[in-house]
Amino acid sequence: MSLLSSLTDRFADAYQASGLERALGAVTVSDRPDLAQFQNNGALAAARGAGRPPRDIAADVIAAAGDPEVFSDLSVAGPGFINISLTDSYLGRHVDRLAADSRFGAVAHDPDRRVLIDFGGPNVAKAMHVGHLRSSLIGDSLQRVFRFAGYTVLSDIHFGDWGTQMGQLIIEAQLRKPDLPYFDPGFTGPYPEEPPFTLEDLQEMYPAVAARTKADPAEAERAREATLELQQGRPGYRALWQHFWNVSHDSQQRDFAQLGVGFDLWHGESTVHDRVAPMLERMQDVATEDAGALIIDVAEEADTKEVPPLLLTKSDGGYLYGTTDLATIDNRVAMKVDEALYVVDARQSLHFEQVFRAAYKAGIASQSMILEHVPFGTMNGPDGKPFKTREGGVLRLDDLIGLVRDAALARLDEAELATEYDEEERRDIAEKVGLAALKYGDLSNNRASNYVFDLDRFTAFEGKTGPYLLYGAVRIKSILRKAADADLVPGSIIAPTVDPERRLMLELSRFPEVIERTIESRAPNHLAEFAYDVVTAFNRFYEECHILSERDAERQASWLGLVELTLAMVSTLLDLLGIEIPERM
RNA sequence: GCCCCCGUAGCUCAGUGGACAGAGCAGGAGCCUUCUAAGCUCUUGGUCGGAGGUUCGAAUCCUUCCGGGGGCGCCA
Repeated sequence: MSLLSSLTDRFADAYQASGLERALGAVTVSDRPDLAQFQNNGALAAARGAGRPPRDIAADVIAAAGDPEVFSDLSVAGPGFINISLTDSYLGRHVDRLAADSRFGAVAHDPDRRVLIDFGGPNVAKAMHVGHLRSSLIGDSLQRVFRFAGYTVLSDIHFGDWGTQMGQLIIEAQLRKPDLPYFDPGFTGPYPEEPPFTLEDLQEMYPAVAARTKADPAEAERAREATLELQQGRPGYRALWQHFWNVSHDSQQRDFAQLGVGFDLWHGESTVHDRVAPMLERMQDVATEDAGALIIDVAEEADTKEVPPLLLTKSDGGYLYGTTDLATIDNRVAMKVDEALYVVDARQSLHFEQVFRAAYKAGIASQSMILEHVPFGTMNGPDGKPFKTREGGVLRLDDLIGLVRDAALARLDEAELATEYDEEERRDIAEKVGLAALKYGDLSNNRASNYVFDLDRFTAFEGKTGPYLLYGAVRIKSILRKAADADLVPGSIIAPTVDPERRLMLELSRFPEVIERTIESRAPNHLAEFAYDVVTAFNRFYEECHILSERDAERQASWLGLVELTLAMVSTLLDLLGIEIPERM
């Protein structure tokens, strides 16, 4: 059980004993660490209802809660705050118990609750670029946290493989290689097994055709028709599409693997194509026709803004991404998903509002199913505008990863670090340090804000960064290795005697609340912030308490136990952020 | 025009209705014969965009204005 919840229970009892609401007992970490470790503000909130001065109430609560085994100090401060500090022996016992718990006191959530996390969302034929980074990193961290907390998690990449860009690619392919059998309606197959285009071809074809259809309405019309024919099942187009899909899939799987991000499901828009027609059939009562298109009105009376209807089919009968999104919800219902989180750019919030409303209104999703958009801001360059390379192009994800790895390697050289390790290990360290810099830089930001991706700042490895955390973790590993070499064995954790030790223990005790908060707000930056706090608290302890030369054997064993616990927690936190720790650096 | 997000130290950002608003970077001063100095200690720096309001108490909730970004039916 978490330290805060057990303290809160004690105070809830005390309020109840004074004839007041249990909810007043909420204990939080103190805002004034110079005065106390924890605080309770219930007396202030209770004063009005009880018609008594808050300080009087606080005094009663203190009298009821007092326990010299637990509290070294309980006192009223200011207008009626209750300041709370623990005895060292109670704190030591609590931390010793944490060390035995794989969840470090965090609550175990219901494994029967199925949470689907939709993120990544790359498109066929488009190289992954920095724009996919935030969705991938935030989504990956969330799937790790939800899983850690005990939920059954399904992560779904939601491949963009069924929209207008597919028709565009088809007409571009025809322009470049008109003799391929895919375009011949009379061809009876079988179609070639070898893909007619490489990944490099596709990545060059897409921007070319995108520009052409934008400039030329006749070309756009051809692309639209090709899209429709693809969706309606024209065999040659389907076969060609499958090649595009395979080539893109292989490349993107490599990109995600490099990033350390994995998915349970590689579903895409096309996955649910066969569900669309029956779904639209079921929606007849709520859908209406408008200018040849099928729409569903999702405006509600309580709306303060204009919510336009969701377009279900285009006037030519083609499907839009709202259509496939709705069919995807239908599919997720069939998969018995209780909660679906969409980690997608904030600019799509209106779209998701429309889709979710349509799903509820049409009865595709029951009211009890949670459909939630988890939006994030854009990643900008140092100029405050969406990130571009120096040449003005979009930076590819694998180039970005190469960039941070090279920066990490350069830093190793410059600081003459890790010089005694072989080339392979140095490269591995640089890879991990670079990814840690990249991921921590992203995840430590509040989800909702736009943030500035500044390569210079990312590759500066001082301060509140991924590399600082790795360095701290590596030093911890090093102590434990040296201790093992000297046959020193970690023992049970006893009462702290010095302040950095005490503060480290208090910091470690915050873990359960941080996990809860991360889950509730779907925001990994809380984890990032806490990981930094723990490592900093450890570094202070490390400076003051020289573990390997400690003469008191019991104290030394306890310190080693504390070091071991810290490493376990930091490893867990970094893992939840998707960051790997090297053995040494 | 309507709606959403953001505005906090020179810069980049945290911040759960509570006490004196916090970090990192940058600036200044120190600490390596001992467990990795990518570290640690101290320090300078703020009318929380402005104005009203609710509250015992507001960076946080409400109203309004200003500034920045974004969205608003046949792209995704």
